[in-house]
Amino acid sequence: MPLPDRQQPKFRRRASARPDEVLDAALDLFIEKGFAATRVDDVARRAGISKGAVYLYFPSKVAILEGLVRRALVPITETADKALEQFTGSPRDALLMLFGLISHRLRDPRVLAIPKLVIREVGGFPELAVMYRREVIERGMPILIGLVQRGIESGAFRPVDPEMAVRSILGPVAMHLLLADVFGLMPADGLALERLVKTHADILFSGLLTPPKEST
Amino acid sequence: MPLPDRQQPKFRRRASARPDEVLDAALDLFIEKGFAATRVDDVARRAGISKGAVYLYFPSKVAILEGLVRRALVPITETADKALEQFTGSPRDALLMLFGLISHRLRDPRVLAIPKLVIREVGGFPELAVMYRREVIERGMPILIGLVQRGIESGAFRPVDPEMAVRSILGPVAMHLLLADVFGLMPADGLALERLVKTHADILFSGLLTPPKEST
Amino acid sequence: MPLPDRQQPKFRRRASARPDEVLDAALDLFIEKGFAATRVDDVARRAGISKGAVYLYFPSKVAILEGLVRRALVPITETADKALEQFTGSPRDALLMLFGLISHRLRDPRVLAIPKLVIREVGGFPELAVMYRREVIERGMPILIGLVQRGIESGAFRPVDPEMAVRSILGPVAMHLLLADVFGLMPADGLALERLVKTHADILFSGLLTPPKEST
Amino acid sequence: MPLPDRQQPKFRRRASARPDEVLDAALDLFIEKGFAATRVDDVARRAGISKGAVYLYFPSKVAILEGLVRRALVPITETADKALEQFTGSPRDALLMLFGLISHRLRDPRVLAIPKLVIREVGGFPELAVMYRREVIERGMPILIGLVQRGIESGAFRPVDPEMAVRSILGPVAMHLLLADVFGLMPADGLALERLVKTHADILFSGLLTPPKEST
DNA sequence: AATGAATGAGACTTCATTCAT
DNA sequence: CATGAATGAAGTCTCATTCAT
Repeated sequence: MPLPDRQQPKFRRRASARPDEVLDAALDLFIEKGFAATRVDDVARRAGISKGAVYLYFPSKVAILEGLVRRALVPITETADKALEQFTGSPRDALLMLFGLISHRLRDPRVLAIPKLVIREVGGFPELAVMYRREVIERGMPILIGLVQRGIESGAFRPVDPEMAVRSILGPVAMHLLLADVFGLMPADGLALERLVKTHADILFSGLLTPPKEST
Repeated sequence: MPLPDRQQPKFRRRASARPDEVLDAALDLFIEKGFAATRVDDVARRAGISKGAVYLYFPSKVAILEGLVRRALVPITETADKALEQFTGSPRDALLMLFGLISHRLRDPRVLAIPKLVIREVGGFPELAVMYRREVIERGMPILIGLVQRGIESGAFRPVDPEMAVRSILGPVAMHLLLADVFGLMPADGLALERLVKTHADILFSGLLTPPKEST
Repeated sequence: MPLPDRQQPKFRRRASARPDEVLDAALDLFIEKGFAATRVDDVARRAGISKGAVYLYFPSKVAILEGLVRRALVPITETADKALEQFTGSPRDALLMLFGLISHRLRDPRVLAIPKLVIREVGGFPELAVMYRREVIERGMPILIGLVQRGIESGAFRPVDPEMAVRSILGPVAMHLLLADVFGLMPADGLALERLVKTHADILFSGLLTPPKEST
Repeated sequence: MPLPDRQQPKFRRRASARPDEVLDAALDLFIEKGFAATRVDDVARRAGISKGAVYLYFPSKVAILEGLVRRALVPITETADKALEQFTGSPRDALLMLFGLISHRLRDPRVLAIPKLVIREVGGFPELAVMYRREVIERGMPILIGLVQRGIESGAFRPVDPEMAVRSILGPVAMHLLLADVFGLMPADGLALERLVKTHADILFSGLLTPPKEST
């Protein structure tokens, strides 16, 4: 009688990290196939639990999506707050540091995934947009706008429309990621974020035009 | 020869216009609620026909989505080709003209809707990305890259990475639309595309930094 | 090639009596197994249609239950209204006619089924009780109470509490049906409604007690 | 002799009382929401124990229902047996006493609840009907039938069908409770059981009709 | 003895698609 | 051509029951 049948216990026991495991699984799948096309059962299976167990932690499918965004929001908010204090050098250096920060953060696919998910699903769940806007955008934009403004006041930056300038500052990064991710349009050398940042900072600071020949 | 049955097409917009009416209806709904959340019956109803009739023109629901993108691609391609020839002035003016063109085109919500739809649904239907990329991106990017390159060669532009520079050129516009549309984050004065373009062109050409005091 | 495969057309065509067929099927099953234990699929199958088709006629499972009660209410209401006019004879005869009417109606199992269903499911769907009460009870009780009252005023009936007397009048019939139907407690000779009515009318009119010896 | 461990059973109503507490909780909930709509977890929670513990005392959900009915049956049986001996006065007084007994017992909602529950759930669990019929009805009915029969034989009651007469005796009470409980149709003065019993006894004994003028 | 996390069958409901008319 | 009744597969969510702890 050789230990009848006990190899794989039918019931795994708590991990207490379960909700996070569910979110991890859901994130993968939502990104891969979209929210609507992902079945709760898929999420469960990838999390290694049963369909029913998912509902132990999240009352509905949307709740998973919300949980996902909410979880991603915390570190962003914290980062933003810390970044605020650190924006102490010259405006130029502050922007450079910001690019470094963003590049670094967005290199983690699970971080990048959240805004992509929000952009994609926001049509169906407007509260997602509200949440994201309140926590991320309305927290980050003033910081940047203020930075530009102080740059202008201090004479470091030329007088531009600060609100719109922020689009010029961040837009290229956003577009780069969009092109790479949505359309698979990558430069030959991979994501090439450094190249982007370098080129963009160059253009941003010095302009695209060759400066008019001076003196002589 | 009185062309028996076709005098007043006003009252009977028959056959040939139907597929387009279906696409129009679908576009509205896909934008509003997303592809998955839109029922074929909704599309039919908005197009003023029966559910069954939709299947007379499109073999499946995805076929509608594809048809939608395909239809939007033709004029873009044509526009791009024409634009190519017209990019004859100085590189600077060419870019300005491009911004004017883009601003004008994207002001039509039904034009803007297509890329938004593609971005949103591309995860579920990769062939959409391929189609869009082939028809739009890989046709437009070389034009822009070439433009930058020629600008550099002619000495009008400073020597930058042309491939990345294109992100700096278009990205801010993309980000502006994204913020406005996805997150409802509009400037107080509406879409303010002119303001954006003006500011962005200014930064793009002259840089953000105050030029160093020259000579004296 | 002998008529490839066409024996049983997959799609039956409308009968326009469909909703009623669904209600018939549902009534059987709800009575037999209760509302909760009956699957929509069972109803569909018994009605000879697909599960999905049920939802063509009723937006939800409860809607079927409501439809069932509503359908049963119409004839009852009409009957009650007609009966009202016909209560013209002596109060005694009016009651006898009433018993005849009730006996006759309740002999139809599909009529009897509705109050049984209401009694059973009312806990879960209070609106059912409201509906039934408003349409049946509050329409029928005043008629009976009025009848008793007029009987008393005319001197035909002894002075009793009319409201409670109605319980004495109808209660035995209700109990009889309850015993027979719920507990299978039938007299040896079947439902024996006539015997019940006869005995009950006798007791009701003349009392149970032997009248005290008069005269002498 | 300090009875070591049982001085204050107030604080530890252990083990032996548990099944009863489960039944109490279940009774409340089954009445309130029906058997099917009550979750085992609800029962457990109301009983103050865990869901798993319920299964320590009852092997399944139906077993709780059965246990409920079974528990209610014992005192009824005992009462009936005792009542049998006490039915010694005149048949008239015996009936009056019976009404008193019933009125008193049914005033306890937890007693009234059982037959209501049986009536409601009997369709789904026929064994319930069998149980109830065997323990309650087939034990009580003969007593009543016998009572009527002896009344007739002794000349106190007029010669009526005893089996049906029992419906006339008990039916009004049943109907009264049904109306009040299922349809919320109460007299203005509450349950008014006394008024019912008084009126009913009056009609039952003396009949509804005014006795024909005697003598002359 | 007791817990409660976990399972998994199954319920209701939706909707793309088909096809008799 | 056109309709819309009908299908049936699939998806979300519930809950009785089990069992490791």
